[in-house]
Amino acid sequence: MRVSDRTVPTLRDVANAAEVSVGTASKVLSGASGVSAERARRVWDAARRMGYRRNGIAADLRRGRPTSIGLVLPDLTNPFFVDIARALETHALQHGYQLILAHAGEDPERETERIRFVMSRQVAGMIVIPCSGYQRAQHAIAEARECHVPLVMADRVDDTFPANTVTTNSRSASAEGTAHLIALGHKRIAFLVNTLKLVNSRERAEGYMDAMHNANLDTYVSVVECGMTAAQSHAATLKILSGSMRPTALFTGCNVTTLGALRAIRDADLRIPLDVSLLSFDDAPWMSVLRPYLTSIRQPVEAIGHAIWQLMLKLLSGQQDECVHLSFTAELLVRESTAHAPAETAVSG
Amino acid sequence: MRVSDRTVPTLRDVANAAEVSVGTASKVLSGASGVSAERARRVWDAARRMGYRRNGIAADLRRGRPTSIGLVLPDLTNPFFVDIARALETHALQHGYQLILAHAGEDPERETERIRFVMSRQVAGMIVIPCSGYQRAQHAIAEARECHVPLVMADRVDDTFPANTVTTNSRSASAEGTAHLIALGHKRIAFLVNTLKLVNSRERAEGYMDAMHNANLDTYVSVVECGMTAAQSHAATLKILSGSMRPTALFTGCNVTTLGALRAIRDADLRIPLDVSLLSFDDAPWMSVLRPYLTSIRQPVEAIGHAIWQLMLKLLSGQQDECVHLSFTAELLVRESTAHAPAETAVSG
DNA sequence: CTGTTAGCGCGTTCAT
DNA sequence: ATGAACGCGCTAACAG
Repeated sequence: MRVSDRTVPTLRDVANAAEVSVGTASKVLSGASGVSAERARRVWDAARRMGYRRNGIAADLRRGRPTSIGLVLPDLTNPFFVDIARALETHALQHGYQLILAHAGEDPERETERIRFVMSRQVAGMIVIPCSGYQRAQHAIAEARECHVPLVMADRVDDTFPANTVTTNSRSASAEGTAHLIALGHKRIAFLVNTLKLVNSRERAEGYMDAMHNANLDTYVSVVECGMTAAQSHAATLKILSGSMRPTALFTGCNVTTLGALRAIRDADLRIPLDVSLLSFDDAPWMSVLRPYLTSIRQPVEAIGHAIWQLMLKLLSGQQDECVHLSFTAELLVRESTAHAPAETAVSG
Repeated sequence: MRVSDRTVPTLRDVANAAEVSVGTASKVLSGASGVSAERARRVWDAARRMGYRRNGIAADLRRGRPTSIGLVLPDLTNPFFVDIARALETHALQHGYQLILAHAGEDPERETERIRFVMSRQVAGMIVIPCSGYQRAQHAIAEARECHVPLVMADRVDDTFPANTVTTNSRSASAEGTAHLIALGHKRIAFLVNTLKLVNSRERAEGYMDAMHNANLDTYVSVVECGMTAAQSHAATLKILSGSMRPTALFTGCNVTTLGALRAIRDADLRIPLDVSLLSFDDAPWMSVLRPYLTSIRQPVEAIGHAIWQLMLKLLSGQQDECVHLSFTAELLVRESTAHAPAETAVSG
């Protein structure tokens, strides 16, 4: 008989040791009232002495009212998602909910797996930022809906999705950013996007095209799909920069893409904004250390996180039946990485 | 009678609908063998039709053998921790374990709360990188030990801690980095550290002092505690750079500190490495886009993640009784942000 | 191969 | 105020 066989003390063990019934012990340890001070003390003592740890799983199971919320994120490397997670966790904790974080790593299969896992944990609600658009996640999402689990989806979804959604108005923000570039005299503006399979990325690309079209610059439109990783974006940008008729401005569709593009610009030995202007959709902490400071489009992360949580609360309390679609406005932060387009002669030289 | 009253189907419901016993249904749905193809198909059909979702919590409870591992992280903003999480999640999934991620946000109280939550979820094991050294987490950690839950601690711990630990040899790496600076002719080297309350930060500071001492530079030793956030590090660095006898080199103790210091250098309009050299303990993806590319000390993240998991596996299978202390060696990556110290006259001028 | 049954640890009636 | 007993959804052990 090994020492490790000594099983962890259960509620019954504590009750026995304190010489009270399990019912009484349960009341004391779950903080309910209606127990004499004397017996309550005995229970606490016994619990502490035996190193009792309440089995939250069993409690949830019995109560049938889970206390945790699942959050499935596509990529922890992206500060935007991390900020969302931080905001949500704070809100959840304040309302007595625990957040179960799951990480899909931009892998659709793993995402499905993670969603199923979270569901199997009997969460009270689920918040999902899908990793490959809802086309792929569709199946797992449908399962969640069938189980009547309150579901909020964010960021990489749009209003047509049959779930509660919280998004950023990517299209108009992107158009505004592009207009800013055009106003500076740029014509050859390339738009770098991770993948057009992602709804929000697609919207950003559309916003770019809207603005180009409005300025009669259709012939200059150049949307380049360059993959989900910084390494891929790096390679793609390198190719763009080395081609003839190099763009005078780059508009990167997200955080990660920006990172890769910057590496390429660095490798190509180009100066920002003298040789090429750069506008980034998505802000990130590290951008502030760059010289020049990057001009970027910032999504209102806190507001988005707050909205997601408020929506979830309503859903949890049953105050909300039909699907709601919330949209937020991103903000263009003009800083130092965008400047007037170089004169044509300078470019060709 | 509201529609939402319709309860989610349970294993028994499925069994009834498929006209088999719960035992049979359980076997089918948990992928066990020993059921005729015909009945198995009936069960699957019924399950699909009714939108059955297995209650993993109840299963774990009954089986008494949990399938999830808790991971408590101090800060998702720091790429180092995120990399660890990614590595661990991959390993865990490959071995049939699910990772429950919890985030302390560098807040000791929340950390305690999160550790308790993870414990209450009856995890098979727990991995924690403490947020304020083990002094503060001590209590929650002790609880974990009392419950005989396999525990691996990493990064911000040392060999004296009564738990399994996986660490980086911060002290020697830091000494090596400092020596590199000294070899370049630097004397006034300031060491910026988040807080000396963190063991690993303290070790890094000690390594710095070791090297300074070996070079008879004791009078130049300057260790500055500047807090956990980039904003605080920014402010501290600004003060250092504006003082008389400005250091010719800065050695930042971690990722976040580096970020703040860079902002300050930018604000002070100083050139790296002409005016000031910069060495960063911890590498990060965004450093590669800087001009100049930062010289840094890189911890072997993958190896560390792998080691943590291997240790956890041994613990889970009961092959490991006493505490193990693993240590890894960090690597100095000399790049462009460290150069020869400017001549004395140039500095004072 | 299949069905029956006894709990896993806990919260919650309902008597007392 | 207190304790006994039931069952949450599921698995495992056993009997057929």
